[in-house]
Amino acid sequence: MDPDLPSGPSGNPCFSIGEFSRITGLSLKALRLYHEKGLLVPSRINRATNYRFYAPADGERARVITRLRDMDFSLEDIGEILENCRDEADALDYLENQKAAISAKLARYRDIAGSLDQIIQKEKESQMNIQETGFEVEEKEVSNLLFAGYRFQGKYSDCGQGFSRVAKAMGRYLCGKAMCLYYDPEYKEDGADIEAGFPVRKGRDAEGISVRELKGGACVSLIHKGPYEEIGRSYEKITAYVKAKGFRVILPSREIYLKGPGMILRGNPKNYLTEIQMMIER
Amino acid sequence: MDPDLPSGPSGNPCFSIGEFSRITGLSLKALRLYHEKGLLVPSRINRATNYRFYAPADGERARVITRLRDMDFSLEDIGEILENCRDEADALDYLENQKAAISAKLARYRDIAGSLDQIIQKEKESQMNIQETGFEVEEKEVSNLLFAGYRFQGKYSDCGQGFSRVAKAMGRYLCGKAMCLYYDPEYKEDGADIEAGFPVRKGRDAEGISVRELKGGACVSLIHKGPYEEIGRSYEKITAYVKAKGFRVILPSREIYLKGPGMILRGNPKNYLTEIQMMIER
DNA sequence: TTGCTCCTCACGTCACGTGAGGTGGC
DNA sequence: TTGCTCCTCACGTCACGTGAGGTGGC
Repeated sequence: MDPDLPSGPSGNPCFSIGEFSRITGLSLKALRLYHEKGLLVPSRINRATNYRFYAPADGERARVITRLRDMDFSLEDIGEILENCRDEADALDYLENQKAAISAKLARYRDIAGSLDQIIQKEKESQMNIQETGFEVEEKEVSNLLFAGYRFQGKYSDCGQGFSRVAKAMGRYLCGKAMCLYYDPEYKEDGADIEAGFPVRKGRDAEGISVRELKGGACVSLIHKGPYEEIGRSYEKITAYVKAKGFRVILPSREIYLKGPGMILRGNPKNYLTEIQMMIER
Repeated sequence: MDPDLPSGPSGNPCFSIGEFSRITGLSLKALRLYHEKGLLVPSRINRATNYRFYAPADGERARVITRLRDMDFSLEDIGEILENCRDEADALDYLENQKAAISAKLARYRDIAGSLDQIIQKEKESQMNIQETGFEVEEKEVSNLLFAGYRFQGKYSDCGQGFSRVAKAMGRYLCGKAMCLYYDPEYKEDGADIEAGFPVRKGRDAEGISVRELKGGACVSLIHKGPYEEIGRSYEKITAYVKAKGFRVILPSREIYLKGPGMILRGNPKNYLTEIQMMIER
């Protein structure tokens, strides 16, 4: 009998690479690779044909490799562990390093998942708002609103810094779209009295930021569609409406940035949506 | 003036690849790759030298790419998003798919981190135990212990199934090393009356598993070092001690598997540690 | 002329997957 | 002879990193 051939049903069993692949769940290519890397050398090799034959004992080693690979160890690490460690105590360094590596990835993916969730949710909320309106002036009631704002003198384009300041200070208490309050009775290009901020769930005054409840009530509202530079037209429209109806406006007026540049993409300014709200007394 | 060269301080600014790399934080190689893939084509290329020149507007696109890459999007996805999406609303499908992919990775890494923690902690506990003993018989007190066990008639090697049965049923309530209780007064190779199980934090009887408190008290203890097949020698030693002292033994006796084959590696049976405890009345 | 920056190949990474082309045993 | 299994290259993946070897502007 050729000693390089697998033994028959009477001898001790020996598996071809195909059989061993089915037993271990490792692919043919993986088995050949592990052989080449010296991780899992078949217990017998036919010199003439280079056929690989695996003994049951190789199965034990294969399971160890599989378990380590399932825990995301590199083949290099696996090779070292198989060579140097009889024990899990021997492998403690490897295990702890791996734990640290995995924890780092975990933290990263948690961050990413958080960002994605935030963006997705924001987007879904916006889609609601868009359907509600026909871009005409309307009268409505708004409820009270806890607001965190940073007030300054300047122009509209300075709001960005105000937003990031408030966002940084309030963090996870933010619960709505960015808003601005305009305290001037007339339109001002520069040196306007503006408060930039966000609705919040809770929070306290801090570093120039004021947190308090904005009173709700009756208001006239108009959603401006298009780039911010063209918002003047919408102000004309809403002001004309207020005058025609003889309402008295209560300052500050509000701008709510329903849709602007996104967290990733800038978007098309033609599609930006800004709601103008003027609180009124009838 | 050559229109292919960057404009001087008076014209609109234009950056060499090195400058643009410093501005964006993207490596030279990355910038060249993004160019090749069409993700970020420099706004001007000198035909004679193939030097790349980037305009400030390219910086905006670079930031978008960076943000997407930070969220682990593939370059292929990034290319598609840049091409098809002006808006985050347009990219919603991509974002949700990515969220799903990230969540899957998160779940996997959480599992791995859990396994690693478990193995590491187990190993550290074992190291404590090892130092405590000189492998001699000693008398000590043990406290009460909530135990979940599966009782059967058979031989020692059948315990494995008992352990996995109990482990499966009790899951995260397990809180200690595998144990066996031996109810026979004398040693039996086969048909022994054995209960295999684990200490638990809490739990109820279920599917052949009994959960109850084992009474603590005085006992004699011996840690057996070596393969289980040789445990007979340690039994002789501890029995001789008990007889010499005239203690009465209260059945069942206990075996605690301080160190055996690990979750990954089989370990060296010569280093296995098994504690034998016999409860006594003095 | 010397540094510095830029260019284009080309190979390496990591753990395999996927053919191509050929052989051996039933 | 026909299928099936096995073999050895060799190339592809993914997002770059790292030279090698050469050019262009100050």
